[in-house]
Amino acid sequence: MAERPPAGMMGRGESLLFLTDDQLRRGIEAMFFAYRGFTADPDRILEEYGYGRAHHRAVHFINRSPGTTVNNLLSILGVTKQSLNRVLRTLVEDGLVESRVGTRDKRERHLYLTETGAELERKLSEAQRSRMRDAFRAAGPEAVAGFRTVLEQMMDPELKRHYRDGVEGGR
Amino acid sequence: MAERPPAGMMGRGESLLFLTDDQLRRGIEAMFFAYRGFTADPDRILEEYGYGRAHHRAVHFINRSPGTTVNNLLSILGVTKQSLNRVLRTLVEDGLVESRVGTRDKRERHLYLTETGAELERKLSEAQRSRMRDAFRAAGPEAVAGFRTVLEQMMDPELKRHYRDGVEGGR
DNA sequence: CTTGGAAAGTCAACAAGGCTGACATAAAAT
DNA sequence: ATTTTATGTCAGCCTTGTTGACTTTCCAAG
Repeated sequence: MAERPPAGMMGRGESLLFLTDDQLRRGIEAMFFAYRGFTADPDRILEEYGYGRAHHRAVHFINRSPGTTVNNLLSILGVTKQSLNRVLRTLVEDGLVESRVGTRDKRERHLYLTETGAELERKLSEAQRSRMRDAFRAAGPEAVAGFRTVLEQMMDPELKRHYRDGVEGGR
Repeated sequence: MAERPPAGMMGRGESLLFLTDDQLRRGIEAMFFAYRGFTADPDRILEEYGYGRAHHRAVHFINRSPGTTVNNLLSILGVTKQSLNRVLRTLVEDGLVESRVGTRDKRERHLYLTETGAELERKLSEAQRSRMRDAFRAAGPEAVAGFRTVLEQMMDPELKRHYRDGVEGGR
């Protein structure tokens, strides 16, 4: 607060007003409020199942990369194996996820959604996509491109790798 | 998955390829990974203090609107008053927040940051702004405008109100 | 004026889902 | 043969969400 921008133009005709502390604070709050909206719909669905966001994340990334290993999921989600394991255990017990011992490397467990799991995934992602679609449509293609550019810049380089991996085609 | 876009053009020259399910999934994952980056720096600072994100949020919005009431904070943060109260109590005990009984309405508590509280707020928001600034600078003004447009569309209308309230000028 | 309800805040107890640490097992790698 | 890797499990802690019960304060209707 208090600190106002230099109140003038910048060096080379390029206005940098979008980088003032106040503009940045607006960006921060935009992230905060938008993320709430982003998770609101899935949260409601998850509640009916007695699951939480942790389950959603697991289901999402197993769906994205069927046959992924526990270790891979760990590095994507950035939680401890104990934490992930608790979630995975309930999903397997409830018959939403199947855990198959690896063929080449029998230490690994490869994870797949069952039909029931895929059904939940569809419900969740359809709700989330629906909101995203409305937002994208209202904002238009150029805004969407900017949205993605900024978000990509905001990621940790380590995580950006996982983001890029998620491109069409999968494995 | 499997469902490819109609693989052609749209009606009126406007390509809607940015609304395919796959593009939407990309947007969803962008939000997920970017939010992690967004909170990473403050999280590290908070850890030194033994605080969590809930403390960060409280400190942020008290700084944005000094003298705000607990109730107002509740509607912004969207948690129960019991949950907020616990966080607020530790902040008051630790001398980062001052809680003054309302003069007109003695049921209300008005919240202010102490000098110590303002100091923590500066550390947190400088870290967060720094990352946001780098991302904004790398992405450019147009991308930033798009970023904000999309995020704003993604908010619940109720929350969008609070976002708009946060505009320069405050009260 | 009194009384009843609503509003703001506090206390207690519980659950989800993070975390660390210690340990077990099997398989792969050296 | 030994070490490393991948996974799983148990125990226990912390933050931060929840609900329920309670107090204090305010206000409005009788």
